[in-house]
Amino acid sequence: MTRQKKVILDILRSTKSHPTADWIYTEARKVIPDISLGTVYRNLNVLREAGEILELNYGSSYSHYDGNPENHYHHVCLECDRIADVPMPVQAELEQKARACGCGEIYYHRLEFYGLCPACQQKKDKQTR
Amino acid sequence: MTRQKKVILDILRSTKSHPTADWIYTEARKVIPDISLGTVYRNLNVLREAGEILELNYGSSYSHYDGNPENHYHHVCLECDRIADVPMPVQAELEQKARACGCGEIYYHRLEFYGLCPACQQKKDKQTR
DNA sequence: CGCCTTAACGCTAATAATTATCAATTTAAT
DNA sequence: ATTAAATTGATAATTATTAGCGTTAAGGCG
Repeated sequence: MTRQKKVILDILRSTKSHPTADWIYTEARKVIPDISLGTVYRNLNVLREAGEILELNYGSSYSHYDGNPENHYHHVCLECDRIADVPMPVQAELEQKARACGCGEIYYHRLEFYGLCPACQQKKDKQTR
Repeated sequence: MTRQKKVILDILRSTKSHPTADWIYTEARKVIPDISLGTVYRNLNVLREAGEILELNYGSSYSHYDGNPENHYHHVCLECDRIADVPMPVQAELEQKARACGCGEIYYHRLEFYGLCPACQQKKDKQTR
């Protein structure tokens, strides 16, 4: 566990946002000014493979990372691309239903809701009023 | 509706696989030998915006496309990246539950199951036996 | 049917996120 | 403290996708 890796993991663990590699890079440089972007990517991949973090890619062209490796659901804003946690319990019965379809083995599932985040929803309300 | 666009849509509608832009390009060239890859991408974007097809990006670095624009669920093989439809009904109550969490407006949701496709599952069985 | 406007095409170059390379440095085990 | 192995920073390479642009084809109207 190098200093760089620890800083990257700390940054991810201490935010509820779901940042991109570039945002993490910016934050990491505040602690280790000469850390390189390659190191950020390298450690994000190592951490993902170790199951310490999640990589999310919902539509947008770059990956987002999540410091919470427990399965949970997300809401993606179609307007501003914000990703937010959806605090509802994991629905284990979904996997049972899917297994009944005989599509092979299932280790885990992911569920995303697409729409407008509260901020963009309000913005749109004002426009159409 | 140009010939190119129609061919691309036909290719997508006539396969149950969830091909990449490059695979579609290869198929399209069998019909229009001098079609360009840019045209494939351009039309895939147009068709997606028109709601005629779905763009899927689950983990892998390139997008997959789905000729069936109706919401449905997928199974992604972690071994061979194969994407298969999961023929289970859309669970509308998921959106109700998510709305109750107050994360903003929800237009639709997506659900993916990750594991092993039947082929890779069998391959692994043989190895460990 | 042929003109004509507009949208779409093929081609090539550009973008941009991510990965690979590699000498130099750090880690941590002995 | 020594040392082998792993990781770093810096840079170049890769690769999926998009943008620019002169040319071509669609399809509506006379």
